[in-house]
Amino acid sequence: MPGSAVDRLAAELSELAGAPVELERPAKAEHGDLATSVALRVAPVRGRAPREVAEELAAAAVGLEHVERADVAGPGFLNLWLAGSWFVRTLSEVLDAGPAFGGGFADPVERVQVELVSANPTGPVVVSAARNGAYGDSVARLLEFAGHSVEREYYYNDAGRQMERFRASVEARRRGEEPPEDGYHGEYVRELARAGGDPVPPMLAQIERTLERFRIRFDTWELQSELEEREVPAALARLDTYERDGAIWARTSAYGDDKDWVVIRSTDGKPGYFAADAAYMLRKFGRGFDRAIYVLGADHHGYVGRLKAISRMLGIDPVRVEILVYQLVHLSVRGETTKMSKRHGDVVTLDEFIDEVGVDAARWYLVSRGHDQTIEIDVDLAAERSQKNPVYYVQYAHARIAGILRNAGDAQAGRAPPGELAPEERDVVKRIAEFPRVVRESAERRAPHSIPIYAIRVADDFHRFYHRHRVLGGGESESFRLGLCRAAQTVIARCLDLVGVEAPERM
RNA sequence: GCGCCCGUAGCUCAGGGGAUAGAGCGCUGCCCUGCGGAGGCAGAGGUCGCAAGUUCGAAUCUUGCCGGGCGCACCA
Repeated sequence: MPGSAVDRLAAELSELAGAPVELERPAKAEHGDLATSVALRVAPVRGRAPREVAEELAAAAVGLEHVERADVAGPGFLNLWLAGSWFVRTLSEVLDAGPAFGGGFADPVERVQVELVSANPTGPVVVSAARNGAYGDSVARLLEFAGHSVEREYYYNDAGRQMERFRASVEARRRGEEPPEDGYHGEYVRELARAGGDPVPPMLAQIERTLERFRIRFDTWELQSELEEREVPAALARLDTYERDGAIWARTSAYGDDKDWVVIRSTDGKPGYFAADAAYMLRKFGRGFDRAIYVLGADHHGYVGRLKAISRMLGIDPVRVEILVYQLVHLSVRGETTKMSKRHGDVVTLDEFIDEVGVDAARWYLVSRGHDQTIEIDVDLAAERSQKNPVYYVQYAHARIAGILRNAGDAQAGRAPPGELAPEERDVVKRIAEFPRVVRESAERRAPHSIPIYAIRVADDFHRFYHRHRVLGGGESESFRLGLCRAAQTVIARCLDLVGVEAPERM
């Protein structure tokens, strides 16, 4: 039977209830191990009293294999107490699956391209782009874990006006002059000036180094200039266009966007950025991807309608073009919120941020908040109190377990407890049993922030269990508890990996 | 003006129709003869921006208003 232990139970109950049952973990222990409110939802439709429906379902539920007790509470909640057999079986599933536990749920399996960061190489990676990377890479990791085939791509423009300004700024420094007013003034411009040659390749190389340090590896790097030469003409032929005021326009307003866009400029007769966007999309799907994911900051959210319109115009199903928008990041340093602008050199770069707080904390902070949320990170706090960061709390749980397993030597991790499980043991098993659902929802919703939040709960439950019960030297419970430790470690390690954070054996 | 995102504890944030709204930090206390104290336990702290609506039930869904962020180029 497919699905997790919780899913299977929910499916069995759905059968009994004649309606889809969602099982939740109640906030209070007296409400059982799992609970559902189906009766409340179903009763009005059937013209019956909720409690009555719940009572019937309770009577049927106790006949199920792993259900020990079923109570009706409140207006019609059904509270379930699980039998010891459920815990044994659940723990066995985790241990048997090992690192694969909770993954492989993609259906159908797709070839997915995730395009992320894609900052033009006019300067070092700044923290808002880092959120793009942390978010996009975690989405990519979730999709990979789900079983999809994923490629990460970095797309950049090496020939636009921004790049001209950038090169001009470097040239100015080489002549010993100040860069133009609208140019780039950062210290890195001086360094590039000293090196000689086109500053773009070294800048790009630096970006790649920074992102690798941030644990993001790209499969492909796409240049807009090459795209324009090779593929813009073909794309133009496929667009729905018209001429006006000496320019060629795309009729995007007829394809869901709120305005039309210039494809060929009247000023110089050259294709504009829109033409490159269209050519780029054709290229993505020409390479055989089932789905193209764009990761964009809120400052580019105006692209959404435009990209969707392009897909319709090109005859590409818009659902295959997925645009993920994340909100911006503010850093506060010494109580002051920094404004990030590459042109004035008054920036906090990703490298500086990593130097300050470490890669693990940097990735954790950037991905543990909902992507729809504008976030503010207090750099001093993150750095100074790094010991108290949630990321270390979770890593500590992992390292602690690693320590126990090291000390365990040849002792075998088992699955069956000698008797009744203690409440803290039940809590750990119930928590890790939630993982498949958490990770699936996180992947489907493109919401990786729920992974670190869940990981904190696992660490919580484990620390509580550890504090209350001995593992090694725990007598006849030792084997079962070692199994519990290994299962918890497996889940924590996976959570950390999904957000690009290391799972240390020692701290 | 139009569009997108957001207003939840002092601060940073979870919570995607259900029970008495949660966590971390900060604040008050308590717990080390033992596997890692980077730990555990307890407490104080809330008109979930405001107002209507839908619902048996709303922080959650709808609408309006208020407040904040970001977009609305023949720029990239």
